[in-house]
Amino acid sequence: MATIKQVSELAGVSLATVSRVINDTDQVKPATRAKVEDAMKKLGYRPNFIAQSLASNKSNTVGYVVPELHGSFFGDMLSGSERLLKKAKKHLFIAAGHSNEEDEIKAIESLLGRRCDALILHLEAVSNDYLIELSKDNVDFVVVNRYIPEIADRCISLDNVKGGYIATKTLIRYGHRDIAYISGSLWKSDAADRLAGHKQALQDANIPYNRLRVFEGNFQASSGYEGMLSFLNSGQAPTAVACANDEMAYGAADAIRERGLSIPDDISLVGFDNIEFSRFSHPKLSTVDYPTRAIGETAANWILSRIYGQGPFDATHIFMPELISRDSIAMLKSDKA
Amino acid sequence: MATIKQVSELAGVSLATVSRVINDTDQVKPATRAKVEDAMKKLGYRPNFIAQSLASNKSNTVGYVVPELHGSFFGDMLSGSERLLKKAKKHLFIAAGHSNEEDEIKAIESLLGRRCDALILHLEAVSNDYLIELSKDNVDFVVVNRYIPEIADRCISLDNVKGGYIATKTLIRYGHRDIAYISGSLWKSDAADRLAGHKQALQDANIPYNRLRVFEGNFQASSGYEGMLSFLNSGQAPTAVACANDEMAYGAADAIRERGLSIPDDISLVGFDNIEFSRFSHPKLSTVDYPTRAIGETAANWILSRIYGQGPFDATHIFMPELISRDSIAMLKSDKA
DNA sequence: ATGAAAGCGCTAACAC
DNA sequence: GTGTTAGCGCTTTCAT
Repeated sequence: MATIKQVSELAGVSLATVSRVINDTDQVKPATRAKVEDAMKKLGYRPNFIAQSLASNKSNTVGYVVPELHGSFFGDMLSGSERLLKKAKKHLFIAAGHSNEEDEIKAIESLLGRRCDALILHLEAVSNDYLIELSKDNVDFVVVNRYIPEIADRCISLDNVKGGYIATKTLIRYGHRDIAYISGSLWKSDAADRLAGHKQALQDANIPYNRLRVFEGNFQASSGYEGMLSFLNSGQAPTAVACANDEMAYGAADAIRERGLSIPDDISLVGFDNIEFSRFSHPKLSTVDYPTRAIGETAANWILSRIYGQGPFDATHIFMPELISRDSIAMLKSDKA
Repeated sequence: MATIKQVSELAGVSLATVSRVINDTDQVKPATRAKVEDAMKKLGYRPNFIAQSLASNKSNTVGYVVPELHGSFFGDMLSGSERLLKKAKKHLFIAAGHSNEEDEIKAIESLLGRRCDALILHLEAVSNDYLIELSKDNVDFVVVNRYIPEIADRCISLDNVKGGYIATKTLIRYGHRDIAYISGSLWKSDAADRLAGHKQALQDANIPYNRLRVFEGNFQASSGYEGMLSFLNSGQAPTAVACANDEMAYGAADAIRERGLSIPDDISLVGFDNIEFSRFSHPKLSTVDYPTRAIGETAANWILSRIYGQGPFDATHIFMPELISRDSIAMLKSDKA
């Protein structure tokens, strides 16, 4: 691997000059520049990013911790950030936190050890306190998908409570009163928030809360299936069910059909997240939109503007969810009322 | 940020000793080790990965170029690699190639500049020749999802021709002869291979190839929709359609239903990839399984064994596709025969 | 078992 | 406009 030194020798100039043409930092005489560029080409020179970072004390890379790499949800979010960052010539270093505290902290440490200029943190297990401490620690980061009052300006999130609320509220508007809920793992703040919204909507409509109508799944389709089964086997099937994400809604739909029941005629269904797929499913799923891409972009812009001093300064940090109305919710049939 | 030097001073030992305890490389007297670890804790020391890499000339990180970050396909593959690499304490640096040559090459250069110990390359635009050159260039890499005879030992792929073949073959077994095909962008080798397999199956069954029964989509659901529409509008609807991926199959399904037609009673459908979702769709999609996770894992193992000298040495490089039989294919109804 | 010292490849003052 | 030089934080011989 050719070094800057070899280039400088071949070109007959000093190290500094080569560095100048690489970084396009100072004025360099065109003729000199040409000589250097020639030499670089001849040697197949490729800047050593590692050395650059060490010497300049910045890496031009931002670290991103996601819960998982698989599935489309996080990829979509990452993609939003990546496109913006790339435009600004910043790189993205991705690490997975695997939804457990040890790995999440390791991931953060590792990104910091790499001297990432800033971090985007999508965490599930780590405590708010840890993050609050981190913020005092002179490390630049944004938190995504979590709202922490003490560091609100660093948090970019969707109002999950409201999302849970409008999902159930919509079902209620369609006349439903026996509404079951399939939740995500409740130790995750977004799952808990969505459920809270559901309860609130019930309460606002004077529908008594029945804990047997809540199933704690894990955000995976199979748990939606199980959850639905448990409702179906309870003697009286609910007329509608709200799910904490689209995946589980599809699992639930599967169980409903297995019973020979139809969606939405027999049971109405509402999801959450609005994954790509939900526009093409059958029936098309009514669901709460999670602005994945926009949140990813906002996170990138936060960093671009605060840390690198470029790009727009987005003021919006809390996104308001909207219900995407499609074909999985129907008016409650009167014979069931 | 504390440095090794500060640690050494606080602990009253030399730089070298601190380095030893960090890397657990040489023997260090327990008492000394304790002093050092104490000092590290007190200072909140965190090894500077950048400096380590520069000094040791290895980064313990493998670079991974994917076409895109969004969608679930690449995420699943990455996830397979990540889990194995993580176990071996290697890190993953992910870059997106965005399906165009410039970005793909930039991504590779950038990963090399970071002194990644090895690369996993999932490319679409770059030529085989470029990769063959690269292999002579003393850089360690595996190619995923592409088969290049000259560097076959570095290629991990699915036999896409065979995949296309069995999809169509299955349709033929079910009595279909008017089989349409919705392809991916044909400049992508996997799309071209799958189509080739389709044609071969037709030929083997003495079904004349009709170019009007092939629509070139782009692997996105919406193009499947369009493609299906074009077949539907052609005067005579095909009795079955094979799609080059599941997403497009869902787009096609949407178009079929819009016409009031049913799957599989009126039109049979077969997909490709077997995305997570296809187990939960309605009807459940029959499709060719793409072993995403296994391929990701094999790529990781390739690197682990060849470059880092650890982990199993997988000999299998070409995966054989299987058809997952579900509910979207039906026997051709005799009145249509 | 531990220390001294020479780099790793580059940037960033500072001279000229 | 270009060269000199001192680091950046660490690993790694080579001594001791």
